[in-house]
Amino acid sequence: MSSSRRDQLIAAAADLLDEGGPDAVQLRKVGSASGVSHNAPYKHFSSKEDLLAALAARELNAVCDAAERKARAGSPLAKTIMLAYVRWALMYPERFRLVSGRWTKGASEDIAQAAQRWQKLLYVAVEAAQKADELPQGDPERISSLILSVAHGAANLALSGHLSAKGKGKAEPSDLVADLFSYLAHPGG
Amino acid sequence: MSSSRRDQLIAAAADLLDEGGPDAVQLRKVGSASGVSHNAPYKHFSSKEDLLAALAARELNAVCDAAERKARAGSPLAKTIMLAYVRWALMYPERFRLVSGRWTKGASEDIAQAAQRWQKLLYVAVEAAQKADELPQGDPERISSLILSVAHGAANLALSGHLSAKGKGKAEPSDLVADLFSYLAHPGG
DNA sequence: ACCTGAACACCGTTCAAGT
DNA sequence: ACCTGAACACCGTTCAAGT
Repeated sequence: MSSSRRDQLIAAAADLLDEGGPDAVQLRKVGSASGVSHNAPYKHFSSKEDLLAALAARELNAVCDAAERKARAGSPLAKTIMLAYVRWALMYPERFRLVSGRWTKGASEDIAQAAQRWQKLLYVAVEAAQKADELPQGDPERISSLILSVAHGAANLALSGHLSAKGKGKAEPSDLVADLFSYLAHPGG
Repeated sequence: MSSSRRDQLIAAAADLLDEGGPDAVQLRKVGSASGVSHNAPYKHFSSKEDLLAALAARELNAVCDAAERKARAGSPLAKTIMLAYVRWALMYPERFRLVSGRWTKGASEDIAQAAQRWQKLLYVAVEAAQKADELPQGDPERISSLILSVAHGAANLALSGHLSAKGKGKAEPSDLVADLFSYLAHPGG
């Protein structure tokens, strides 16, 4: 499964994506970068969108893998996981945008599955933090969504330059995530 | 200034955007919807991106206008402003995505200006809320960024279907914004 | 200054054919 | 099953010319 050629095409697409966004992922270039003709990709993906969806699913699963590895190493902290997430988003802006972009419904079952896996991971970490009294009680899913929203939004704002990067108000996405955990942890601001 | 034809083209672009996203904003259609030829837009905008940038700036300024109108009517509440923002985002997903999308640096001075106006508006509202003890003390800009992040991220997650829409964990973006204000207001969760 | 119609360039996609 | 080369369709953009 997942033939080497298929993986090769996805890897080529990832490189092109990082360099110039989705528009730069031209099937002709994906092909030539993989040593095949410009339309060989159609034997592995039904369309460009299908290729991008496969890439997005791969990326999100990689994020999950990293988080799980960290969790097994003994630090299943929700905060740690989210900080790693925003770090990834800033390191690979285009992949982050792709993963969180719009997907025509049904376009990718894999991506929906990866997203669910990712949410589940955070959910479990939030539950653990609640037991350790590091997060307030209340529906873990709701708190997960709040945390994920901040991480997502902060990364997006930073990437579009809408986060003041200078002066005393300066805040990196990681700072904002940390702020949220701080407010949630110690009441009283 | 802002000739009627120019506005007409932007309006046509907005309609097309709402219907099918940026790819659906085809200059040929923008032209024909405005009763001019397919390349008449080039007399008003240097490129498709320039047209989209003008549209984005118009939209964000409209959001600011609405918020200012509300503020003058006597409710300059940070929370109210943000709830209106997410409502707008869900009502016009494509405009929201466009505004918060990536802009090649220097592509639009107008859009950067509108973004700054928007942030300033929120900043002032946050300061007011702090004085009323409805928000914790601390750098207003930093708190503004946190609030904006949640609104942004929650709207994005909802639009990409990554927000659990069922079960007890169900949360609308407006719920998450309200949650944040609640956590910030009363310590203790 | 604003507009038109023809043309070009590029890229996603399809097709017919090869092994 | 996987690949190739030619061709088509579409759309952003440019050009020469009109008023």
